[in-house]
Formats: sequence, structure tokens, C-alpha cells
Amino acid sequence: MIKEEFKLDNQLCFRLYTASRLITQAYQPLLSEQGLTYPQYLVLLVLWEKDAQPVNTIAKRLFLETNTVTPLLQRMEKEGILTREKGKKDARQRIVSLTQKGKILQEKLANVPFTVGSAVLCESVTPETTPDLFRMLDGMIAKLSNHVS
Amino acid sequence: MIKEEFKLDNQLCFRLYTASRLITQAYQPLLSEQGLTYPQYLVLLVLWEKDAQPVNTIAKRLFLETNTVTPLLQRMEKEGILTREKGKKDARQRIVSLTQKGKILQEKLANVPFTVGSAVLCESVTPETTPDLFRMLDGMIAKLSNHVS
DNA sequence: ATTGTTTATATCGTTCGCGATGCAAATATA
DNA sequence: TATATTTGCATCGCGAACGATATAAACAAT
Repeated sequence: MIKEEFKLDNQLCFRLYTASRLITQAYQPLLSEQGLTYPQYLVLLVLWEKDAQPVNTIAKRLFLETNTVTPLLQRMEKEGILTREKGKKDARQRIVSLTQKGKILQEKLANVPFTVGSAVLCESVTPETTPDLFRMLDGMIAKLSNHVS
Repeated sequence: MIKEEFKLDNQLCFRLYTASRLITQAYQPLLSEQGLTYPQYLVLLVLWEKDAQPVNTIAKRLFLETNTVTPLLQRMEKEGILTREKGKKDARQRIVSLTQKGKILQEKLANVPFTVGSAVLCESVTPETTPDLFRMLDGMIAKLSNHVS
């Protein structure tokens, strides 16, 4: 018999990995209407909160490396969603700013959070239980991201 | 001011996406010692539980598409971890079986679940709270995977 | 038996995610 | 000021994920 700790049904990571992929799939049809992918949507969330940020700041906010974010931003620039301008104070930086098209996308995607939200709600995930879920995920993220840096 | 539902800190999916990536990163150094990636490790978990399964069964167990799993299995076959033999009853199927090398990997990775487990435990994720976490993730996975299929 | 449909995999192209590496600007140090 | 180090970003290569498509075997219906 296989050891308990190797059973797939006992794996936290597999659950997170699967849940993450399946929710992303729930976003996909809504986002692709606007020609977006999920990671690109995350970049938009960051920039809608605060426009004109350097690459590094965006990457850190998303817990990603710059070598992941740079090509992603390049694709979005090619789509006319944002601009990447050389920093004036620090010429090494690239300041990423939304274009008008990028700003307007927020309105076109207004229904996305609600649509996806309702696709997730179930017996065990309700408005009452999500604070607990958020706490646990935030705790893990804090622990794991500190361990690295 | 940005709408609440677009704030990154209110996003469930972003938390899952981040937690999933960060835990996978915790596995990475342990797995790469044996030349494995995390998805390859998941395939091993499936096969250690039950050897000699067709591609489709493995894919379904992992909530993945066969066009993701096939190249993954091909790489593992090249590494001598498993074999992919044409099915005898049904020649369309490819029966995936562990080699001796693949079976022995379980012993070489014996410490992985514990190492990663302790990297995740924190104030809000404890042996007492993980059943709740599992329930919520399982609920979401069930809801989302039914909606698709 | 012929034709059509379904099923099990495989192939291809695009987009991440990230380690490794490179380069130029900024900063620190001698 | 000259040199060394650090920092910010880009490039490259590989391994997933996945949509679209292809191919061959199994099965169904004339």
C-alpha cells in the first residue's frame, strides 16, 4: 500500500494547483473576448489601482519575476493596452502606463468579477467562509514568499 | 477610486494562483535533485497509487488535457522513468507503466512531503485548519470541473 | 462490407513561469 | 576619478497548459 503522505488526495499543493487552473479557465472566455489572458488581466488590476509603475514594482506585486513580466508587457504594448517608457529619474527603469484603451478595458470587464465569483461559490465556499480562506492563503503566501527572499 | 471588486487584495483567484506557484517553487529544489518537475511528480503520485494506466485516466485524475500530459509522459519516458506501451485490448490506448527507476524514485523522495509540509505551516494553516481548507478547495474544484464537463 | 461517428492520442502554435545569462545605468568604494 | 558592485530590465531556452487540429482505432448504422 502507498504511504499516506504520497496519496494525491492528501496533497495541498495539488488542490491549489488544480483550483488555480480551473478558476483561470473560468476567467478565460470572459477575458478572451477582449483579447486578454489571465496574467495580462492581473497586470491590468495592478495598473488600474495605480498607473505608471516600473516593471519591477509590478512584478513584485504579482510575486513574479521580471523575466516573466517583461514579455507579457511587451505583448500588451503591441496590443496598444499600455506603454513602456524609459524612466526619467532612473534610465534603467521602464515605466508602464495604461493607454486609453487599457483604461477603458475596466468598463468592458465590469461583469467579470461577479461572473467568476458566482462560478466558484458552493456549499463550502460562501461569503461567510471566504475570509477564513483568504486568511489561510495569505498566511501561506507570506510564509512561502519570505522563505525565498 | 478603483472599485472594490477589482482590487487585487480582494481576488480569490490571484491568491490561489500565487499560493500554487509558491508551493510549487518549494517543491522545485527537492524534485530537481531527481531531475523532476512538479507536474512530473504529480504523474508519479498517480502511478504510485496505481500502476499501468492509460493516458486519459492519468489526465482525468489530474484535471489536465491529454495534450498536456502526452508530451510530459514522453519526456519522462525519455528519462527512463516510465514506459508507454500500446494497449492490447484497445490499440488506441497507451498504457503508462513505471520502470524500476520510476518505482525507486518514491524512496528517494520520501522526505519531500514533510519538507514541503513544514514550509507551508503557519499561524493560519495548521493540522487543525487544513481539513477546512481541503473542504473549501475540494468544493471549488468540484463546482468548477462540473461546470466545464 | 462501406460509410459515418466516436474515442484515444498525438502534433502544432501561443502564452506563461522561471533559471541562467547579458547589459547598461546607478551606486559604492578605493 | 577609476574601478567594482549592485540594480533594473531584457534575452534565451525549456517545460508546462491549452486551444485547434490531425490520425488511427473502435464502434455504429446502414
